[in-house]
Amino acid sequence: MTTISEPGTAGLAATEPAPASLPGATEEGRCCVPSGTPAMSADRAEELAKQFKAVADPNRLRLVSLISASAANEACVCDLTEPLDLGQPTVSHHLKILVDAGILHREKRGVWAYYSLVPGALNSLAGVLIETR
Amino acid sequence: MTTISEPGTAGLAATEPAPASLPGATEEGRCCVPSGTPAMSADRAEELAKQFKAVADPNRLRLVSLISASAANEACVCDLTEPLDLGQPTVSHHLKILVDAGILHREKRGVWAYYSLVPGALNSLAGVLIETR
DNA sequence: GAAATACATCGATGAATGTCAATGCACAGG
DNA sequence: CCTGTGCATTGACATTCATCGATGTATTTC
Repeated sequence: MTTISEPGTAGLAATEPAPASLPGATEEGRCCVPSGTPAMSADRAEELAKQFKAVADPNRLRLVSLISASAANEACVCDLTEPLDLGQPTVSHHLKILVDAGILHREKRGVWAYYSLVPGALNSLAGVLIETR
Repeated sequence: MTTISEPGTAGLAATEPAPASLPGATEEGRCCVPSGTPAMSADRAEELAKQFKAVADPNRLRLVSLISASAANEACVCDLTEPLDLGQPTVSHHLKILVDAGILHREKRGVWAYYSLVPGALNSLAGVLIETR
């Protein structure tokens, strides 16, 4: 289980060390100063994009909603296919994406697979957005 | 802490009125109670997914990061193409997606187009995630 | 062991998406 | 008016993605 998001939450603002060298980019007449401040690193952007992608699907949003609104904060696949009007393989596929992104937790009990929210996952994602307001 | 969300807060939890009629779905032996609580409506899910999709791309995340970290909290396209190592049409395309999602604001001044964050947009998106922790 | 159930995985297909080169458009300067 | 600059739009292409049917796997029940 390595699905915990990185501590040290950094917003969308600058996070990584500066590229520090922009060869030949100072003599042209520019519209506004490039601000020198480095952007988020490409790696960090890729990592965050994967998590946001997991949530950026209407059916996966409804899955998370269903699970979080469920009685014991968990739900099995059989209870999720009907409300979404999707086939069982499709629901399983979406759930896997959410698990791989560290948003959902999967626990097999008997024949059933129970999915629940990973405690701090959504909060962590939200933090990325908030610190950039 | 059974703080089940009541109508009022609108996170990923239930938001829309219940479908109220599930013909023939009560007699089968189920693994867990379907919880009766309605999920987020399909329309709302679609709307939110569009916003998350806009942020769920590494280059667009870096764009938002660059703009938010910029001097006057705004940037023109010419300053965004180089750090991302993308062509100008591609950057324009990404910026349009962010504008259409209501995350960025576009203002044309002279020959340049200045992009800035829409004040509450990211906070609002973050709120959707937080209220579902 | 055989049958049934709940779920995952595989393979295929149509749709959506990211990227670029080429082009168009608006504005500024000569 | 003509030229150059900054940006948007178009069309094309390759990749990714969402969905489904078919099949595989694990577990319970008989």
